[in-house]
Amino acid sequence: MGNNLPRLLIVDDEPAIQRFLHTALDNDEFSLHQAENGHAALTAAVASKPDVILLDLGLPDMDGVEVIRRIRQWSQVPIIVLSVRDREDDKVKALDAGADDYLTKPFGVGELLARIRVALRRSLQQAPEPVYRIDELEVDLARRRVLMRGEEISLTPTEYDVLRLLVANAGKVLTHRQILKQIWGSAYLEQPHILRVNVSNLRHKLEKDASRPCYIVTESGVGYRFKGQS
Amino acid sequence: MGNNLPRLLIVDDEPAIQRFLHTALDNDEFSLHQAENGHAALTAAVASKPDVILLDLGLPDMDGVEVIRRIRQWSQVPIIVLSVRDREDDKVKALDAGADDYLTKPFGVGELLARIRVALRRSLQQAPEPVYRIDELEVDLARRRVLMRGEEISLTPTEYDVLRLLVANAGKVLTHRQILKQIWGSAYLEQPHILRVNVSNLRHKLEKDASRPCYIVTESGVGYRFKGQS
DNA sequence: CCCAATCTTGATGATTTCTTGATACCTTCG
DNA sequence: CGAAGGTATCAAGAAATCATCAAGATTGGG
Repeated sequence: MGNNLPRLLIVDDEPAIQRFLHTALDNDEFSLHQAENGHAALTAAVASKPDVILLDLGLPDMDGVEVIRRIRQWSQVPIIVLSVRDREDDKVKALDAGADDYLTKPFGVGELLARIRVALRRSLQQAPEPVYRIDELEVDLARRRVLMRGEEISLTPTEYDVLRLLVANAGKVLTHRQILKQIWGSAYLEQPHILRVNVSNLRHKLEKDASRPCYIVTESGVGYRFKGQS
Repeated sequence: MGNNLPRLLIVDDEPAIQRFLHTALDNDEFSLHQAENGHAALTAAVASKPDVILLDLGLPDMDGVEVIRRIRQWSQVPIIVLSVRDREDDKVKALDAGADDYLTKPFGVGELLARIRVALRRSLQQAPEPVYRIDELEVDLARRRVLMRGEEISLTPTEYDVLRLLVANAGKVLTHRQILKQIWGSAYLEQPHILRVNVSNLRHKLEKDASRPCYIVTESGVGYRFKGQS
């Protein structure tokens, strides 16, 4: 049966918490999924397309904040952090990394449910696909895949990062400095050469005629722009 | 002038809290507004068009939850509740009424700021971009694009700068010296030639008949003026 | 440790943009 | 009419920016 209950992904490695959350939430209101560590969480965030993620920061294999950051590279899904850490610094880091809410254990089930409803309220009213389709190009942020006329194109990590940034801001001009800061860090602000090489490589991989780019157009003296239709 | 700091509306009747929040938030990051009771809050929510509302539930004239409900009838502006009430029931009611977050006093300033950033992140990412529309000309600052009768016009960096300056002051006359100083720096104050060349180029790109300019008109002996719908 | 993929840097030629000078224009006023 | 002051346009050299190839450096996996 195609049930369309809101999908919750619970990321926690402690069986006790898992049981607690399952008891609290498993009442035919939600469809529950779970992951026990960071890598499983990243996989599940793609595979089970949750509407909300409940994330414990204390994972065995990687930092919870890093999990948030990785998910935010391709998805806007609401993330509610559940943590025993009550230090303000932890909260600030998680929220700034992209979390939507932060609950300190122990918390009441009623409050948790209410905050999940808040998150759902928002995620349901704006459901953006993490796949950009522009003309014959398809960029699937969740799967890190790029298709051109149906053909998969293999990009190096840096090339992919540059393309992702450009595509996510399709239509806008991104200055050299913006791109350099985002991808190479502030140390490279004055070094546009390395960006040019990567753009050139990207063009050779995905433009029909690299000398007449249709997608990644250069704005001389300013930066680059991914040209959507229009 | 048009400052574009995020606008915060603080709704609280206790002078002590007001002072605390002003101290915490008034550091040129936000533009602060305030209301001392529920009715003033509803008025201010309309009048000052805040990007985020910080709302104390304990108001003298009406219930805070009711304030939330009324605002939600017409606005999606993020509302962060700040309250001394720590009962779960209060939190659930406020959140279900439409609040986005609920902080129990006392809270850390860092956490408050982080939660404000979360709210702003969301409201800004779905904000429309500033676009100047004057007759058939469209200047999109975010995309750095210029459309004339729907046609995209490609400008060099200097041409774009000149046009942006003129359009931002549409209707007003800008003297040669003002424009030169702004774009080429004080060293070029006595060299209007370079400005004329650029204006000429601009006209050829965006006027129907460059010799009969409709948009960039010459104020002989003074400077140039961008002409809105006459 | 080695290999292969990737990243970074250097060199070179192509392209775009900027600046300047020459020249023609237009309007006003004597 | 003709001169004067401010203005417009064209074109060419100078300067800045950009694209590309390819050679070293680095990295990560086996």
